[in-house]
Amino acid sequence: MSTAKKTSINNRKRFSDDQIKSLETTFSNESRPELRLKQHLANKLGLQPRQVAIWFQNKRARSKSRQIEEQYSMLKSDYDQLASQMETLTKENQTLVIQLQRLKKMADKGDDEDTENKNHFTLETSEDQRPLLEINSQGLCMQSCSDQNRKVDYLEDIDVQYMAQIAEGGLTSHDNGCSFESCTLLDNAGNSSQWWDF
DNA sequence: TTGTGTTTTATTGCCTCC
DNA sequence: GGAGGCAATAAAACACAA
Repeated sequence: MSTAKKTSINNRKRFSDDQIKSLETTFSNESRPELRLKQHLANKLGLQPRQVAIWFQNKRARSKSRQIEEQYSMLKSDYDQLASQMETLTKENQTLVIQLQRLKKMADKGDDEDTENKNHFTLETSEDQRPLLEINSQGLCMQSCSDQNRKVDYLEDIDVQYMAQIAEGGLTSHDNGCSFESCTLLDNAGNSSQWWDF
């Protein structure tokens, strides 16, 4: 170790509260002060200009790393929230798929039977058991959701992944003039429900 | 008291700008 | 090429549990 370094280390002292306060105040206005301001601060606080310059350098580094930590924390929080939503939606989606398959089977079975009671099925969410789809003697009904966006999400999931399967089966009837392609699936104009005839 | 982790002050080496 | 900034690092100062 050099003599200069030894001397420097032996003389090292933490800055006083007043010195820190003054430096912090200046930093809040100007994180990169000019040489003249640094010299002025050094004279005022009884420090070497070099010490003031180093203090600002270290302060900038600390400030930057704290900012990065905050950004990380915010991003992590957003990610956790989205992951949680994703998990919930995935579970709901799985439930809907199962129920849709069940409905399809029941609809296939019920083709020969035209009593109303036997042709009345509902598709519910897993969380609150609120009917989302309903099938009765009049056809397929989309119940209104309190949250229109969720309604759209559900229906898009069903549409993309499963309606094709259903169309291959017996649920869609082109004979009576209505298919999932030709009917308006979503009614954003505000109707509380919409019916398809089978 | 002491071991350990954190914070603060300072150095070093590299890079950019004028 | 010198001045100043930044990243990485060293080491003193400090906090605190055991």
